[in-house]
Amino acid sequence: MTSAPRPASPRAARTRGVPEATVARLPVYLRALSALADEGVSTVSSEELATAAGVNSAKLRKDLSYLGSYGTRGVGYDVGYLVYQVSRELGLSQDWPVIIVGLGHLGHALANYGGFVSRGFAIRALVDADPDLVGVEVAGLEVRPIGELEQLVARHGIAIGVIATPATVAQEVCDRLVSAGVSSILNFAPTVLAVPEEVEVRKVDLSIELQILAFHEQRKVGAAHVTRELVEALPGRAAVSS
Amino acid sequence: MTSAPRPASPRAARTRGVPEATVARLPVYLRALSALADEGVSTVSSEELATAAGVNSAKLRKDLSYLGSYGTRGVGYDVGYLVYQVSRELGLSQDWPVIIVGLGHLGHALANYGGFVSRGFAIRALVDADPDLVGVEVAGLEVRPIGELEQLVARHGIAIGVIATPATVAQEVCDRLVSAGVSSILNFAPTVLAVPEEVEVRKVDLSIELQILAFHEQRKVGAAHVTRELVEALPGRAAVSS
DNA sequence: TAGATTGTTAATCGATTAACAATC
DNA sequence: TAGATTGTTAATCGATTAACAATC
Repeated sequence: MTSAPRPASPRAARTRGVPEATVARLPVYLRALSALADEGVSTVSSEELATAAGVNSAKLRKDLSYLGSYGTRGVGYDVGYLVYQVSRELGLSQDWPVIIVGLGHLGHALANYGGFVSRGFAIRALVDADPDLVGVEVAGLEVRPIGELEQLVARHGIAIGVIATPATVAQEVCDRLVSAGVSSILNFAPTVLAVPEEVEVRKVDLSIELQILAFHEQRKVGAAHVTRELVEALPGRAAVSS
Repeated sequence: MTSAPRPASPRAARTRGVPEATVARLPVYLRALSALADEGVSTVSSEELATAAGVNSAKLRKDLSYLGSYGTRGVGYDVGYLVYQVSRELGLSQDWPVIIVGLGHLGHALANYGGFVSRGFAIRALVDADPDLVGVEVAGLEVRPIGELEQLVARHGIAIGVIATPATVAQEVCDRLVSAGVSSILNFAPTVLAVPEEVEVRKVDLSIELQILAFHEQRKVGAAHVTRELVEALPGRAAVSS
């Protein structure tokens, strides 16, 4: 590495990377934009779009500014154009081939989930270790034996794997997916997966989400208690304003 | 309890609040701790537990320090005691009654998901708008008509609602849950829900997770391109170290 | 030109991390 | 006491937000 051809400023910004927090919100913006497009809305202000997406407008504008300057001052954003730009940034211009491993209740639900198929993804293979499930048709696709995992990944050029197996076999499945060439994994099994650092793992953990809710719920329920305890701990104090 | 209502330092810390990022990791620690307990491990260092949970040890210690000082310097943490403390902090000492609205593929999967039931939660009611589903038994519970939502919430003292309906009706379902007294909602429908600020909503959005993966996948695929472009843009340069 | 709204700056806030004193 | 490991400090990093100059 020597002198370095310094790239132009906006390119540099993109190269330096869109912040993770922003990336996580782009799909939300995209959904809101698609809804607006379906309603026939052609122009939207950052204020309106932010409301639809459930964020504040400063955050929205900052997020969009990482992609480029796609708005018009005094006017707003062209809905169709922004749909295109956000889709492109997210890599949804092409269809990503997906494999689902594990066709239990959850895998079954995922295979049938419209949102997967609708935009940017195509489920190309379903595999399961249970012989009773092999051969069954789910969402128009035949469930194949887990032994075919590698060849299915290769044949369909699959880059994204969805793990919907029991936790006990998730790491093994993950290892096989990775060595077959899958480099992005969506994990529904309640386990921490170990992967090489170039592999991206996202985790969806239903019981974790519930436990986070329980924490907040407890706080609400507890609030009355705590207040009462504090009041009782104050000798000669009649009440505390709430 | 006499004069000094001034809470001791750790209590004060707890009152000031556990950071959200920490709360989100506590369930992960709890799972790792439970696994260790099942293996008969009685003591664990922050280094070991951090590895099991997939975080670094400094973060783990900082997180645990918000709950109190439950470790022993030079020794580590007692697994059983820490399970108890983390569970208590998360509000899992009691069982939270849960209602699931929408018994399609996903709702069905959720009702049967072991992780929900296992610790701290009890699914008490299932409702659906589809007359064909009403009366069907799912996970040992009879699906009731959506019209009974309010009375089921009241009867079972339900505080946590899971929305697994189509996006089109999610807001309406949410409104009904909230006015029935539910104050924590786990939303699987791909919509932004509007709720009063005292209501906590968590969102699980399968297609958003996939889209985030697509973004990173695109970067990897694109990386070769970008590198090549840069190299070609450098006259007289042979190669760039990767 | 006047009004509207973006894109960006800079201040603030919260989360992460390395390092190490405290202490078992 | 010596070795080990926690709990905490402080530095750093990244994300959020209000405010406003740029500009349509």
